Amino acid sequence: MRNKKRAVTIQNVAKAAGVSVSTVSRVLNGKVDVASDTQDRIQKVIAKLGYTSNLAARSMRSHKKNLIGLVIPDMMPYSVEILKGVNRAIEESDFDLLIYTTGSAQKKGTVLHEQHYVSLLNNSITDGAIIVASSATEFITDAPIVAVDPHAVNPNYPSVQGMNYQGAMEVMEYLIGLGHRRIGFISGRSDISSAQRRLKGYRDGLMKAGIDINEELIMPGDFTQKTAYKYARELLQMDNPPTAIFTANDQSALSVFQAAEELKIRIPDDVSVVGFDNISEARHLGLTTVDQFLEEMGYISIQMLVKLINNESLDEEVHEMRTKLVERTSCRKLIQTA
Amino acid sequence: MRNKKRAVTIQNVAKAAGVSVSTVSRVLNGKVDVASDTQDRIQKVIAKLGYTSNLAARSMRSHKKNLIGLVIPDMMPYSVEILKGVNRAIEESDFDLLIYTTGSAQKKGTVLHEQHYVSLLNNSITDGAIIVASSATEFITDAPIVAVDPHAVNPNYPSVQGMNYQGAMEVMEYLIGLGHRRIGFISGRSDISSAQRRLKGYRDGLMKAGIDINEELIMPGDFTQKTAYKYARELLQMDNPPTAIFTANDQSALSVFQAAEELKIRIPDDVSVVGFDNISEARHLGLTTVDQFLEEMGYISIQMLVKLINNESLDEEVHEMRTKLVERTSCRKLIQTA
DNA sequence: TTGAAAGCGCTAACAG
DNA sequence: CTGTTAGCGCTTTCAA
Repeated sequence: MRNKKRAVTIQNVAKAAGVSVSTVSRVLNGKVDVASDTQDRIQKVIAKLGYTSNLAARSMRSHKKNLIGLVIPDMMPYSVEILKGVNRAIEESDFDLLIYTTGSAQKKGTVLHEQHYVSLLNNSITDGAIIVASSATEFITDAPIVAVDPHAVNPNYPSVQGMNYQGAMEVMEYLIGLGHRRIGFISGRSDISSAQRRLKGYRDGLMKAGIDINEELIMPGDFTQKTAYKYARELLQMDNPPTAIFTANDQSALSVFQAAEELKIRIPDDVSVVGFDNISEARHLGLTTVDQFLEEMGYISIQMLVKLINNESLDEEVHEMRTKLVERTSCRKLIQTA
Repeated sequence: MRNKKRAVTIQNVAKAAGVSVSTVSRVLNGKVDVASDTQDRIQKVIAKLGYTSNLAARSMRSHKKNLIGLVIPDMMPYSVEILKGVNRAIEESDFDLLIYTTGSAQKKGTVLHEQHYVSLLNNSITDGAIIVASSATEFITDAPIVAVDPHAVNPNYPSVQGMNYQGAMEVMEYLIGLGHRRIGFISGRSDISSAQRRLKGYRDGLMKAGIDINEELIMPGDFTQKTAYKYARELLQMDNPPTAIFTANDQSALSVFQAAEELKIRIPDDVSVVGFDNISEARHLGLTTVDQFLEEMGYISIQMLVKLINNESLDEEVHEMRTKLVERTSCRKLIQTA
């Protein structure tokens, strides 16, 4: 059943072709100075033996690997969206993609381990790496890295971030434009800069419109549905509930619907809900989200990284994406109750 | 911005700690026979220098890498579902995960390249590999592999497959039980064994119930929404349209709804639709699918692979999953039109 | 145009 | 308990 044939090495190929390993290595790397008949012979042997050069050995000697690494914390919808964009960019490039995920939960998300993963990839088999949602502010690495949506406020490396503050401001302008005055907010993780900026956008949006900030309407949160659900209920059950709710991410917005459904509140008429981010799960429920947000971050990150690998300069070191929330989506009132 | 520090090697650590490389290697690999103060000193140096062992070099010498490889063709919903299950299993194991995707479209899906990717991972940095939707019937590899949903009918290696035939039979029994007699079918790619078996289940399901097979109701397909859409329209526009439609995958079932909507046919009352597979996109539209199908395949595949890596024997070499379509989901008539 | 030999960073005997 | 040594499979001088 399982093929326990010992993997074929460059030595085997050399012997079978009656040449030295260095000659095989030459044809492998497309060097020109090899007699064309020798070349043919070697190619045939390679094909017959099903030889593939050992990644580890090759990476150790040469420096071009045609491989981009990606470090993600998990396979949750958030990461998967980014992955899609990364994949799209990879398909347009010459590189292949190697995604690294840790199994063990206690290893996730610590600065030390992020450094570890980056080293693991970048100092050996990879030409550069993308790191998603990292907390580290600095990396020691041979090859370039680009961070997507880093937690740190002032990362010390190139990164792609959404325009969280502007996006949030636009959401507020939109909701206020609809006539809403009591707008609830469900926060994201307060240790993460994107969440902080979204909250700031909420506050400043109100201030700009000359509306007093009502701290009771600002709920904590951590980007999870579970927590958001709890606070959504609180908001909806207030004596004087908000007429609109803005959540720091779309997962949380889902919870608002869930809570509303259980409380028999009809969302389309009573509350406007807008969630940040763009997870397909949310989109499929008809949630208003920032169109293509995460996917595009992934896409752009690869393009930046490829530039760095090729030693081209970046237009801007920190690429801030426009969320274009209001322009791209209709921010319409929301939606069926599943 | 970018940290161009040369990566620190085991040599640097050894020198800084005033010991030999082998001693460093020993503490790195948790060998016991090292004086505890030496150990401490080395650990401190490692921490200070931010040393991470070179994956490539390490893989080349030792044989335990604690890394499982996964080869997938793309990041489409189908693959992503499997990924989720794989990730879940990885989290319960000691292994980390390395996912390999090739960028270039022309490289995808050929037997030669599948072998290439497997070699790339398995003969160097990985303890074993999962290969998704492979066409190859055999692999030359040092380390074990497990295939998820292979295209080949009789793969020469351990694999996880859905019970496509039984599942399809159950769908047919269910639909016939509802009183349907004219049941349409939209096929999957005819070169793929799972599609063939689903079609066979459709046919045999009818035969078993003593219903004549009407070839007009059997449409071709290729698992894509575009093609399915075309044939869904054909089915729905027949003079005597089917009262139910069974599609070889859930993506195709989505197309039936799309077509129905455009033709102003109300699905819930007029047609029952059941799609094979389990893509969350479909689930969110309320489509009846085989619950947890793909996710579970991914999950099981890792468990099998880990057993193989540890030289334990598999219960069955080919693990056929029960789809449990009828039991797990209600196969209820379907659903809102977005 | 080809081969021999050095060495990438690491681990695993083998000595001490 | 620790250091010395020999490669893993490959690429890359340097000679021939």
